[in-house]
Amino acid sequence: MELLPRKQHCSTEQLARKLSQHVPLTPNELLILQKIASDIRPVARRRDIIQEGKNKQQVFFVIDGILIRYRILRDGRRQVVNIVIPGDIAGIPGCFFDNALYSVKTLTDSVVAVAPLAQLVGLLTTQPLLAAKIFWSFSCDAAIYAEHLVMVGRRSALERIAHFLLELMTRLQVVGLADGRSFHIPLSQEVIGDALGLSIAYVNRMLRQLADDGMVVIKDHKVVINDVAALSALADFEQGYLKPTPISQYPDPSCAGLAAGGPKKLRPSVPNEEPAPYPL
Amino acid sequence: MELLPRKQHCSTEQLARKLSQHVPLTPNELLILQKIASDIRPVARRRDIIQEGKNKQQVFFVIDGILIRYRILRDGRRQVVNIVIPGDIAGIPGCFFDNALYSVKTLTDSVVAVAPLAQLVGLLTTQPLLAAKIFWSFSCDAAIYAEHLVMVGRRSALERIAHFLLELMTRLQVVGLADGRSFHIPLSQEVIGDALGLSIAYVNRMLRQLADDGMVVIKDHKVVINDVAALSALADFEQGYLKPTPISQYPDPSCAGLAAGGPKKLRPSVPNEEPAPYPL
DNA sequence: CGATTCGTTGAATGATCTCAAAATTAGTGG
DNA sequence: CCACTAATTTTGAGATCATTCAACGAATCG
Repeated sequence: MELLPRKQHCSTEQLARKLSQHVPLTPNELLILQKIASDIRPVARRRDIIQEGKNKQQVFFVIDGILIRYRILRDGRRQVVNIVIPGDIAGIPGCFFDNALYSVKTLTDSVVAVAPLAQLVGLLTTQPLLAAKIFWSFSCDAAIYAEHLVMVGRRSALERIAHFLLELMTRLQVVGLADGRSFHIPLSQEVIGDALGLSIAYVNRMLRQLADDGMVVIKDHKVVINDVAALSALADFEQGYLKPTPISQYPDPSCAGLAAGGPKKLRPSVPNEEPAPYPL
Repeated sequence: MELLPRKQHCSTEQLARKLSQHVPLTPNELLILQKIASDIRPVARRRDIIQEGKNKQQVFFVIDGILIRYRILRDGRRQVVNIVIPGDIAGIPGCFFDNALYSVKTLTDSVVAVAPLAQLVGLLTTQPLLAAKIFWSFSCDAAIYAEHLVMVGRRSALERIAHFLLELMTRLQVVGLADGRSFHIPLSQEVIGDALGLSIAYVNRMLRQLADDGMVVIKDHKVVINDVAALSALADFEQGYLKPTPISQYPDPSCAGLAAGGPKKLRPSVPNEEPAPYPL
């Protein structure tokens, strides 16, 4: 298959890298992915590739660049729902709905591959296993959102910012776009504020505090975390939620055992004590 | 298959109802689901069925009762990540990780079906299409979390509470547990506060305000929304994100068309104007 | 009935926002 | 490469939303 130019091969490199975290991909699956993601296009920065309320039934494989997924609320305020980086698929899960729930905009000049959603859905019948692997990966994204919820709901502004930067760095590391303590993306204070539900002014003050404490410096579109340990402690950050267990580690029970076995009796119910786990 | 007692049949009724929203299930798939969810057990209220940091490799099909998924932070505060209702599967996506990310606790006496995670994962190979459908459903949950993020990040306390109640009602309606304006579950102000990142005292004040305005009354474990329209306007609530497009509506391109087609040329790049969508 | 849990309220405090304006930097066109 | 414009960062002061703490009444559980 060396007919595919190198450019092709690179297009799904980071996606494959991410998916393989969860589930090894077969060479054939890799090939199919590459074919689906073969309609490659550059996008200038500051462009919406998906607009809320419209439904183009397309998904975008992000090959290069940084994007944000966001919504503008009635009062004009913006909530950034997440930062989209290479290897991510944009348009999910918005494309599941009649209208896109969020807009997606490039922050930098980017390169994406466009595919009709139907092609991805088609995998359900033609390549159900691959489809399941992709959806498995999407499911894991829910964990990230849940973590954002905790971050925004129950943490101080300083902690939120710390956590935000650490998570972003960890995600970038997975796709090889960050080293152990820094990464290079243009992260304006406005974007940070819109992601964390904070005002620009306050983000600025907190960022300054982090800088004064020697923990983080943002300069020239580059974020350098000088003291990862201290920042992690401050943010109560543990990256476990970004690193799911590979599927392959599960013993495969091959539903055979399921066929037999009628209805089982209820176990005796559990007394109503306070802080005791359910004995299973 | 009338060998299965009625109790059996009911066990997956609400799950099937929810899954069928997205994708019709075949009778055979329904049967497999029922078999997986056949280990039915009652759980008294206020019990943890999943504890953060442990990994029992199990999933729980919620048949009856109300539960919460939550985490306790270092400082002792609690973040409720979501309300778990019949038809939901608890343990996802926590089970994807080495350790559960969240605990799940019953709010009321409940009934759940326990299944080894491996059995669900086994579907990937034995019933990949069913597995994909289930994971598709999980993916949609990400939309709900994203919406929570918007809710917590960019809304006033009053709006958050309004939105929270409306979403919960809508989700309950899907599984037939709420009528057009009310539902019956024991929702303490503490739970609401922990879900929305608000203090109990403030939840109380805002709830009182909603009551004084004649919009919502919570009494005797029953939530009655007197003016759904007004509350929806207040919360800027549109339930689209809870109602995904069924998969069946997509034209199935049957990846056949994919086989052909070499690399495509890059389209001309787009000039860097400000607020213009990407022309696709 | 006794013990928790849950709801209600007030006053003081604090975190974060808004508004406004200046200083700085980056981007654009000639 | 310069000049200009737009975008971003920085800073201050006052306003506000929401919290904390503390206390009490009401409801619920066993």
